[in-house]
Amino acid sequence: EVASSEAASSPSSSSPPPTPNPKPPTLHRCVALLQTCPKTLAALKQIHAHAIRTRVPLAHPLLAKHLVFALAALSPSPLPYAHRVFSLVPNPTVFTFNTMIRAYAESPIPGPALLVHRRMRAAGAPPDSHTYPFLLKALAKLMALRDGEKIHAQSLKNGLETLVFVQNSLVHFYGACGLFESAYKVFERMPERNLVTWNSIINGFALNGRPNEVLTLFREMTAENGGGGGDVEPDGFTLVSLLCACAELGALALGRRVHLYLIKVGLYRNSHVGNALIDLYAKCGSVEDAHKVFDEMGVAKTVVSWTSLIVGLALNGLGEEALELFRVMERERLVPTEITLLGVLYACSHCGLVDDGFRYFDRMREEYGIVPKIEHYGCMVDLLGRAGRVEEAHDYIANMPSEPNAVVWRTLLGACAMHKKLDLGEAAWARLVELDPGHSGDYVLLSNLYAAVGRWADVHRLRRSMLKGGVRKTPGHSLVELGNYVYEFVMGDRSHPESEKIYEKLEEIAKRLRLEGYAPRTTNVLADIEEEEKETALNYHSERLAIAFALLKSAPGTPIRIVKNLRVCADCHLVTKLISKIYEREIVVRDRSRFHHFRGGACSCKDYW
DNA sequence: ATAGGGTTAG
Repeated sequence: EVASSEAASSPSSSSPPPTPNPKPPTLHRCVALLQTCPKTLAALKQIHAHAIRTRVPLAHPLLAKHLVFALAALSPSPLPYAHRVFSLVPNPTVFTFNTMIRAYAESPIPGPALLVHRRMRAAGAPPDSHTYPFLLKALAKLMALRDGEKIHAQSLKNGLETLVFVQNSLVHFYGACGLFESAYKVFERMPERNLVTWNSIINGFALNGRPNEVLTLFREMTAENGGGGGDVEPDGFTLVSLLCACAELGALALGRRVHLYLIKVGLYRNSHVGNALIDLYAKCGSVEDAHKVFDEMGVAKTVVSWTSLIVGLALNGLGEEALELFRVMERERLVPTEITLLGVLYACSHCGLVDDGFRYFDRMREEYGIVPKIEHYGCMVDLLGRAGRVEEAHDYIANMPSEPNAVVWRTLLGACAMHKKLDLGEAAWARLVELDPGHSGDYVLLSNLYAAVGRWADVHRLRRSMLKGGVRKTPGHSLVELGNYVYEFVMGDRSHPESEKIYEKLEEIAKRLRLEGYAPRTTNVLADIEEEEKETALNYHSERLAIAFALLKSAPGTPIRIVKNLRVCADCHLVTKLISKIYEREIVVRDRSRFHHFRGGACSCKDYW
């Protein structure tokens, strides 16, 4: 390139009057150019070439500083290029190290940020106030817990830990790694907290399935506002986390209040907020509201909004509507993501549309160039398995290009339990024992399978090995929102102050059920082991307590919404159908995996779940 | 030049 430098600089000389001797370009001229030029790759390359031609030393830290910074600021950033420029500098400044770490932290491949930091340490360049926030962002993305803990320790030694920015980053980091207790420990000790601090800790709990802590912290945050401490007003980030927590709890009334607040403060135009609202309403079983938010989003609608509604419709048993929405999306020439397609396959599998599922799977690759991931293959296994084509589902697993994981085998085991396929079920179990031993849900599925084919000895053998292995079944609980509160019921719960009345109501329900010709099944063992501890009668399954309580406490004719952490057992499903008819109530139960809209003695899942 | 947000198969 050097040889051609004369020629390269000559094109301007072809134009008449040739300037006799242009001002000799200098390092500073290049730097000035880098700061003022249009921020495009082409412009930066041109300046880089110019620097080479005019023999500016490429190893000069000042040039590297500006060139690396400008390259890192591009999106997408040409990281290999930026890194090559960076590598040429023997003594980069802390600023340049930070720039490089940030570039990786914000890229899809944050791993090399660690290497840059290692080089920084080796070069004896001490970190400054910016280094750890960038580095922790990369480590949070990588969920590199050990490395992050080391950085935490270093920051305590060199004093950087006292900075709010570093503390915020640590809170975020621990939350992203799933260690919300550690996040909270850092949070607790912070003498100074700002909006980002609160958002980070609230999101940390929201990400890790702790919705109640989210609500508590939100209250604390807004209470502190009036008092002495901070000057924090919730923003869009805070409210998205809050809406997430409401969605998880199924707290529709609280979610609606948040919605009203959003309108009041003008945050409803924020597309992330809109998406969170769609998700909230869909996860609370209120499809009309989800649709309304979607329609009102206007230009704020993104592919995520479409995806959220597609998944939401599928979740609520409206697979046909989900697929119709996808067709509209295609007509509008929007480009679906791999998650959109996952939603579409999910819709097919929840509605038994096997052929549609295969068609979409093929189109996903052919038309959209999306490489199917294990999640997509998992959907296909579910699609076949649910439809009773269990052998085909097994062949599908055997032939899929990615290594089947525990979830895939669990899907097959579930299908085997549903369709009484003992041999394949035991084969799936054998793989699960290797891949994810001690998973209580797998014991439940296999036990159901044994019970379904009448192998009671095996049921008891499995039960014993479960006890011996210390495998604890997830206790079932149900949530129901009334007024401003979310009430939680566990199996056989007597802790509620109105326990007495609830159990009286259950008696009354049982009486009316018998009049309708319902007889509790004697093969309860199946249902029993499936979902709740077996000591207590089916009557006291957590959702029955919640339904009885809601019947007592809410106005006649109003819908009852229950959120359950496990799957509804067959007996409760039947009973809830009958209650919806006898008491003329719409009852919406959100299962571990789907919705059941009970109305007039029937369920939206068409008894297929 | 500093930190944070939504959708995902059982």
